[in-house]
Amino acid sequence: MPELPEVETIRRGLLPIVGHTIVGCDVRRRDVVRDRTNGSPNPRRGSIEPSALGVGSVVDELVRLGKQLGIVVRDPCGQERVIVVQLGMSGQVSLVDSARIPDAKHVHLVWALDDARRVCFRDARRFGGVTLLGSRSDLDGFWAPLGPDALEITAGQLRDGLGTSTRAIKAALLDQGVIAGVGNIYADEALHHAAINPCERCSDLRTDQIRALAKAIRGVLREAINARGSTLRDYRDPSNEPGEAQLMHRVYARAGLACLSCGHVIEQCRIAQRSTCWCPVCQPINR
DNA sequence: CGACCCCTGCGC
DNA sequence: GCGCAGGGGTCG
Repeated sequence: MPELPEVETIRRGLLPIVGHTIVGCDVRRRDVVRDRTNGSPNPRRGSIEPSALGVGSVVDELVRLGKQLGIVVRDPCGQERVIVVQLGMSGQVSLVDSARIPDAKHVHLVWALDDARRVCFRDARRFGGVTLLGSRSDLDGFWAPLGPDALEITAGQLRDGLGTSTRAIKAALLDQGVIAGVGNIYADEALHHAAINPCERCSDLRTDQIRALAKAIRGVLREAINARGSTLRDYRDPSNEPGEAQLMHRVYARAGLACLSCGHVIEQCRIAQRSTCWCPVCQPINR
């Protein structure tokens, strides 16, 4: 579900918890947690240390790279830990006050704050989860495989990430190692804005097209954040409010409809196992 | 690289 | 019932 704009909207919606102490964590489904606080490469078996979940710590900072959210916490000894949240397709994070009982289905984790509010992690499909890191510096290593954050990607970074690959540009945009934060919706939208065919080989893109694409990615994501993310079905911000960025989609999920720019019928195909929509007139293959 | 799998829910 | 869905890891 969530791509960069949705995760950034969640990050902003959670900012009110900064400075508050986590007093408890109810782990309702253990298998959504990957505990790496013991330094071993593989998730540890057995019970999860409450401290690894942030219990007894103050929330210091909320950071984001691409589609991942990092909740940085600090315990009374000054030890920093990070709870990395990945939402997968159906993940949600909500901030509820004490009166609300988080009894919805598929709520897997519930953190209790010192002021009785709760932070809930919900994920029906369980493609998402949280990873517990033992120190702030571990976050750099954990995020090392990710490419530059899509919100601020430069044309040079995008060119370097695409390299001389012959795969379709759409597939490359979905590769978080090339650029972090673009998913199926905003890949299609950015390609349409940049007038690039999603099947175009990366190696066939001209420099001016890569420049246009980097700009389109930044612009599409910025506007989507301003609209507080796209709600197709599940997505809600931490206050349970839907976003409105779906109203701005120009090609995504519009196969068979008229292009909003030129009126031609929007086509659909599959690239990298994901449905892909584009306008054959606005987005011609290079010749 | 692409193919396949993970999982639940929803619309047809 | 079946196919599809905003993600991503692993395999060959």
